[in-house]
Amino acid sequence: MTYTEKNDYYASKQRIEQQRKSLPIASAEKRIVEEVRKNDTLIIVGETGSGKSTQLPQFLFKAGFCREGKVIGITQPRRVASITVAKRVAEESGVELGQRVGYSIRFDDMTSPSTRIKYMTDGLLLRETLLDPFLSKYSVIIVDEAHERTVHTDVLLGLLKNVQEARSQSSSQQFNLEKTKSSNGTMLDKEIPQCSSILKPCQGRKFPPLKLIVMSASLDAKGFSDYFFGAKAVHIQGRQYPVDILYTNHVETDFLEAALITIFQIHLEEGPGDVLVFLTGQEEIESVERLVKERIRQLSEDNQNMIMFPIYSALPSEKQMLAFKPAPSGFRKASLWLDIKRRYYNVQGNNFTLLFAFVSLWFEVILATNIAETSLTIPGIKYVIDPGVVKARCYNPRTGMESLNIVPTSKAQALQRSGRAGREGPGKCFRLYPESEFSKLVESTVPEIKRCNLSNVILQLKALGVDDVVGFDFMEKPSRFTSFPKAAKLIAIVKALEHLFLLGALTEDSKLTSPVGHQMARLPLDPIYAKALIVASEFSCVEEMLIAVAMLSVESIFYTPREKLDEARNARKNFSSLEGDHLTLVNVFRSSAEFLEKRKMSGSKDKSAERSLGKWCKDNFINGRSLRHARDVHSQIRGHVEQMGLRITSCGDEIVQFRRCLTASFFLNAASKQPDGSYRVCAGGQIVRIHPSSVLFRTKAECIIFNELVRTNDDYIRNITIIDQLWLPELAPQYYAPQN
DNA sequence: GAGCACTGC
Repeated sequence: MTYTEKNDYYASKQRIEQQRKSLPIASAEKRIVEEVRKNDTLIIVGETGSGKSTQLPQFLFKAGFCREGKVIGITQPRRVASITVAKRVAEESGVELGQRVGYSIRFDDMTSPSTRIKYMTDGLLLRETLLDPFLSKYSVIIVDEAHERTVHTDVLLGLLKNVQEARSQSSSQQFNLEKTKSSNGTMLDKEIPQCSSILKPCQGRKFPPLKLIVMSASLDAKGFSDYFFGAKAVHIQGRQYPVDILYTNHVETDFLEAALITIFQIHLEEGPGDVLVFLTGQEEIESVERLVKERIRQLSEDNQNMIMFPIYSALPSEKQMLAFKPAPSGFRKASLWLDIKRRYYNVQGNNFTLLFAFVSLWFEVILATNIAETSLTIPGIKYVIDPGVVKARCYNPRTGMESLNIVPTSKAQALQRSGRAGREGPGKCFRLYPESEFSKLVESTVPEIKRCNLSNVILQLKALGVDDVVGFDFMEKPSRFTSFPKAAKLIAIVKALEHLFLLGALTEDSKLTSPVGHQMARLPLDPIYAKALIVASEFSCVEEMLIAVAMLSVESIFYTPREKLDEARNARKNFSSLEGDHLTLVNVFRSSAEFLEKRKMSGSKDKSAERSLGKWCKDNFINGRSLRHARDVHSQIRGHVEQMGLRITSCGDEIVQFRRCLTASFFLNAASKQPDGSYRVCAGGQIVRIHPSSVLFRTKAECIIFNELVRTNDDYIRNITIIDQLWLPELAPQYYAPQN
């Protein structure tokens, strides 16, 4: 290191130290460590900006919770959060990322045997419990952002409760060895202490107790505390500036129009600061953008300094980036800004100093979906516009139908949104509904586990040895969306059990089948796709099915911008298969792989080959992000399949084999044509239509199988392949065998 | 001839 480098190093170290000390949690270090020592379970309520996610693991490490090679695990609901927090903590600790501090998420493991503080997604830890049910390498598990109540968080909390119980019993087992007689009369069980009623016996192994810390941002600590036998809750102050909440006088009928008016009201009447508008979806964002642009032109010239940035998850990430302000030192972003200005407003100039002076006079309006509620934090926001609605996924367990509906937000959600205005200074939030309406909102959003298909969750629990899934202690038992709460929970669970039985994962008395059920549980896929892979080995088309399930597991592969509809349609013809969407997807995957292979053969480096694949995607109207994701899934699943000992066979030109395999796998989703051109689902009897995005749209196949059933304007099925009706009784006799 | 909030293994 040179002298200046050293100086820089110490300066930055000092700066980090100062920042750490100024965090609200810093003064509570002693108290919290003490509470963790005293209590096996602790609830920590800390508002945004308290520093709990970065500081607490470091406190515990310092206090010796990693002795004897034990690990502190911290779960996050999102991948990006796991990465960024781990990076920050590694930097604060002055260690290389992946050494003492690391993270592990799907497709990206930055840990090593020396990792002691490990950040990960909650879903990943859930997977880990399958391999190590007692989480033996962890001394502490911290579940962060528990208030978000993702399915993974909820299941994890239930499991952790059991792990804790099992581990504390195991450590005191020499004192309470129960001499119970086993049911079949053998004496063997005598020697093996039962650790827990739910987890498999721990076979005499001893574990130190597991410390559990549940961290939540909301004030709803009581729910968590009750769930964990009255666990103690510690509150930590956040660092949030006051936000003025303003309501309308009347109920607005058109929330888009109301948002539009408010944007201009802020622009013309309020002081400087950027605006964040919460909208329900891409379409609404696009129309507001269009309308604002139209109305800007009617303003006087010196009031036209408004610029808009849409943000939603389907937007390519380089476009998402635009909403983040340029850092004065960041040249790349600055040039980006110049680009935008040139493109949108035809601004000339090369002088960055001038540009920044100029930029600061601009009024930024960010039009965002929910993505800006938790996933992204956009700096510089002073005003929030909250129409009070959100697009939410709903699931009807009776019909198995999913739909997306626009519904009112919860109070917690409204609070979260308004909080976005107070990150850097006092702010204002405009709620586009009267105050009286606010009090009518439900307290918090219905946890995801109550509005999703439970097949996967149930399969995982079964694989962990939880036999009584109905009695499993979920934090809040799935309920409340009908007038018979308990019945609804039961229906959701029974439906899942039934489904898993039909897929052959469970026996009639609800035990995991061997090997099929176990194999299915090991694959990180929808149970029905996992089964399809196993079935494929009987039809010698594992290679094709691997591609199909990988492609079906990701967001839409085809990208169809409205303004280039014809071009996109033509591009898709190159891949289309007359047999249906599954083969079309296989064709896309293979074409991209061939393209990449050619590039590499001609001497391109991996990176430049990947770049040209991006270009290939653009040319072919393929969503590059989705394809990359599918390729990742594909290689991960292929690894699992090989480990399971299945041979990766291809049916080659015998496409009929693959179609028969699809029939044998997705027989529950078969449908036959009605006289009027609609289709009737063989299993449930619903009347559905082929979605216009399918290659089979407008064709008139007699019998088909499909993978998705969604309700939008109509009940649509997507991802469809033509089959022969006679295959159903032949390949799924257990379901379609003729009566007598 | 439709339209899809957000995550995750």
